[in-house]
Amino acid sequence: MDEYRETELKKRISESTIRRLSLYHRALETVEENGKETVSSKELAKMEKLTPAQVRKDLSFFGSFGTRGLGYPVTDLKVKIARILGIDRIWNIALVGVGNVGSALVSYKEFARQGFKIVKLFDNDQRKIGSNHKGIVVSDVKNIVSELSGSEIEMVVVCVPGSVAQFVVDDIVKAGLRAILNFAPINLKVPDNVFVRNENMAMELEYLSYALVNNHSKNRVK
Amino acid sequence: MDEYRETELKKRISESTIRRLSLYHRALETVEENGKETVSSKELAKMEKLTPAQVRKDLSFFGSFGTRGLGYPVTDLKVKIARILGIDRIWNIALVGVGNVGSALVSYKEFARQGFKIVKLFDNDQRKIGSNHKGIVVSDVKNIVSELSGSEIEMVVVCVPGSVAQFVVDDIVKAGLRAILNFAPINLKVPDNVFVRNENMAMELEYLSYALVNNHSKNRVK
DNA sequence: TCATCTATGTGAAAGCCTTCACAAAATAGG
DNA sequence: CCTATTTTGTGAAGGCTTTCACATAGATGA
Repeated sequence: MDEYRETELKKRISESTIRRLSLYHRALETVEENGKETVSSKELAKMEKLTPAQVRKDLSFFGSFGTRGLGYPVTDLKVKIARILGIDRIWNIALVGVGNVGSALVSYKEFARQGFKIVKLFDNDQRKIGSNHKGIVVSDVKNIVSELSGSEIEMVVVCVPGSVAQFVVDDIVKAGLRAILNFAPINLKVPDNVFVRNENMAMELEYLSYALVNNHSKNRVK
Repeated sequence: MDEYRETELKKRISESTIRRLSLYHRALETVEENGKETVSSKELAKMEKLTPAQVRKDLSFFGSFGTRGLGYPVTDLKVKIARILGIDRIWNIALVGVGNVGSALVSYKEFARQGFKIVKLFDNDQRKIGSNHKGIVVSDVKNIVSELSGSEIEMVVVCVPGSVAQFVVDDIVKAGLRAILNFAPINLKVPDNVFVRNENMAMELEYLSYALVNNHSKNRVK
C-alpha cells in the first residue's frame, strides 16, 4: 500500500493510534523547524516517549512512508499525517458558554495554529449576549438550532455547566452537527453517529492524587 | 478482601481503571443527590456508558463493596472511592502561567469542588507579577524553586507556552514536587518518580476532525 | 421457612494493543 | 560491484483489558 484511503481500509484503526498520530504530527513540526529532512522511528519515539516499533506500526496502518536505512521524510510525512487527521484544512467551530473556560478558549492560540477557528459564540446570559469577544458577538443560545443548521460550522465546543449541557447538546444534534468537544463533567447522550470527546480537567488531577497517595512509581520494581 | 490497602496490593491497577473510578465517583454524587441509597452496577454502567461487568471488575480490585441481590450502598461507595483516589482531603496547588487558560483555571469551580485548591500563582511577565487573581498575588516564576520547596503545595498546573515549559518543570522537580498537570503541547522530560498528566485540547479536536473526515460511526457495520 | 429473584464477585475466554524479532530494502563507503 | 550498516515494514508472540457466564449470597414475599 502506498497511500492511505479510508474506503479501502478494512481494519478499524484504534483510538490510541489516532491520538499518537497527533503526537507524531507535532514532533514532526519540531523536527522540521530544526531543519532536518529525515527522521527515524527511533528519534520520533524518543521525542514522544514511545517505542520505535510503536511508531512504525502506527504509520504502517496508513501506508509505507519511510525509506529503509534512512528514515521518514519530515515534511512529507507531516503533510500526510495532516491529511489523515483531516487537519489540512480550516474547521469552523462554535463555542457555547462564554464563562471562564469558554472565553479562555476563544483566545487559545493552539486552536488557531492548528486550523481550528472559533467563529461563533453562544450564551444564555443576557449580560453576555451581544457582547464582543475577540471580534465575535455572542448570540443567544436559544437560537442555536437555526443558527447552526446548514452553516459552515461543523464542530462545537461545549463549556456550559453540567446541569444544562445535555439540553445544549440535544440542540446541537438537532442542528445536524456531529462533533462535540465537551468540557462539562457529565456523560452526554448522543446518537451513534455523533462524536463526543470529553475534556475533564478535574479527572486528571484526581489521577495525580491517586498516584501520589499510592506512591506509585513508573519504574517500581515489585 | 474487605477493604483496600495499597501495601497489600500485588497487581498493578491499570490507568483505565483509575480513570473510571473518577467516573463512578461523579455518578455516585448524582445518584446521591437523587436520594437513592443503593445503586446497581447496571445503573452505574448506564450513567457512564460502560458495561456492568466492567464496573464490577473495577471495583473488585479494591474490595467487595456491594450486596448480592441489592447493589452498592451509594454514600458508602462514594466515600470509599474518594479514599482510594486520595480526594478525601484538600490538595494545595500552584499554577504557573497566568495567561488565558491559566486565569480561567484559577476560577474553575470544578477544581475547588473536588478539593483542589489553587493557592499560589507564578508568571514571568512583570506586568502580571504582583497583580491579584481571586485573592492570590502573582509571584515571579524565578523564585519558584524556593517558594515551592518545603511548602504545603504538592501539585502544579503548568499553563506556560511550550517553549518554556521544560524549564519551568525542571524547577518544579528541583523543588521536590512530584505531580504536574501540563497544558503545554510538548512531551515533558521528568524523572521516573514524577507524575505528569497532559491536557492537550487541540489533540481532542484533531480526533474529532479525523472522525468526521473518515466518516466513522461507532456502530458501523463493516 | 422456603422458593424465587436479583445482582455481586470472579475465574476463564475473548479481544485488543504493544512489543519482538527479522527479512527486506535502501544507503554508504570503498 | 560488493560488503557492512542502517532502518523500515510486518507477521507472530506476548501481555494487558474487557467481556462472558455462572456460582454464590443476600433480598423479597408468601
